[in-house]
Amino acid sequence: MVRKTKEDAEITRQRIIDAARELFAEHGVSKTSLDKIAKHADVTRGAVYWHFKNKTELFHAMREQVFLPLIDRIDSTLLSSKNEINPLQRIEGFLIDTVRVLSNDTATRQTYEVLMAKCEYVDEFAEVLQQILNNCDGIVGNIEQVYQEAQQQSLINPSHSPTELAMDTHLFFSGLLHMWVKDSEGSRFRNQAETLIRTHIKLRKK
Amino acid sequence: MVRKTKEDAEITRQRIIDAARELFAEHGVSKTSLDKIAKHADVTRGAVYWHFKNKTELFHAMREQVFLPLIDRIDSTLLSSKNEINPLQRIEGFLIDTVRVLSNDTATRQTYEVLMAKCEYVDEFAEVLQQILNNCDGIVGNIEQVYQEAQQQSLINPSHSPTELAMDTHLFFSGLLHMWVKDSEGSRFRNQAETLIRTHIKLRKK
DNA sequence: TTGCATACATACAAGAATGAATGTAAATTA
DNA sequence: TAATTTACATTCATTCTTGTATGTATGCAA
Repeated sequence: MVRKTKEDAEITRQRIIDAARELFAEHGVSKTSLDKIAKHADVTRGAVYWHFKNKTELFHAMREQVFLPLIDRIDSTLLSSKNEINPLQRIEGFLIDTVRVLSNDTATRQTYEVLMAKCEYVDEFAEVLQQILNNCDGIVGNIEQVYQEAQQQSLINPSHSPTELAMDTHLFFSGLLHMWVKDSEGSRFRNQAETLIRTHIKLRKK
Repeated sequence: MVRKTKEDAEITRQRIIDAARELFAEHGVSKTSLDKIAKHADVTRGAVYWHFKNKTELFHAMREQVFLPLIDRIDSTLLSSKNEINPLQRIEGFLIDTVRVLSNDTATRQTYEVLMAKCEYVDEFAEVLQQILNNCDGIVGNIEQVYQEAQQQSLINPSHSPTELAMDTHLFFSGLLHMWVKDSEGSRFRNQAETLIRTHIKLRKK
């Protein structure tokens, strides 16, 4: 079969992204050739080059599919439910929710694996690192706001600044995600991630 | 020049490791060919293949050169000075010391960069991940012991278990190192790493 | 229904990169 | 000092990958 309708083309594009993600997660970005991706998606390299300029753009497309929903979740879980739930619970909820998404959604989990342990941040990919760092800044800022609320409600020890707490939480969670992803057996971190999060938040409570 | 004495050969071997580390840090492991490494070390691929079976073994050799000193430092900084310094200070000291090594020692810093952002943990490299995780287990265990001492000396809140504290500290530091390494400009984490560590420890104090 | 753009498939050229094979001169050993 | 390693250098064959160029059948618009 050749020429397809627009919807078919969109399906093909998504199939290529899916194939790329799966192979990236299995063999790493650099060892996955566009030909292997094409074959895994049941198309030829022609189709891949039609939809994406090169492997880098395909990588970016894969990343965006988890990055954009993350932004949404930050808004909905951390910020939007402003006054209803207590601030510390909102932070805890956001972190636990993130871990749950990783547990339940294979695509998201694979993408995180690729981003954190199966790609090399050099040359064209170096800019991705900057985007990730910028993204972190945003998250830390959001967490800081919520800690500020917590402080106004006297939920936490007043000697700790929201800035410090937010950064500490971010580093904790960053480390947790790295370990979670790398602990593929699940024995060390995956099974007890939620407990670790609750403990971390508990440490802040008055 | 051709055949060298044993000491010369050892120098050559080290030069190859150094060249590999520098190129790995600049262009990533997979995009660095053995030929480039050889040329950067002023030898040919023949020399590289003489000293190392392949790129993977060269990678392992590079890793060992920072891994073994780390083990030593855990013993000397965390454990050996048992009764002299207070436990929380020992943990804080170990973490700060680690960050200082990264700041001052280019080779160690480059190796960490490679290990954390410029290699892909797949296929032959997947086992390296397991080694890293095992290593983490050890470190967490050591930290836990020291927290136990701290608890016996009533330095920390008794409602927090040493196990929980140790894991939380490890995740915090793991995240910090990842961010430290990736924040090559230094603006976000490198400059304030020591402050972040002191804050983290401060959160535990009674 | 004609014509153009789309969504691919196929074919081609060129450049790495690897591993192994072979060459070689000096160091070491007997 | 002769024989044997050692410590590389050089060469070769093969595979993999990329980018591009070209072919082609179909959807869609006028």
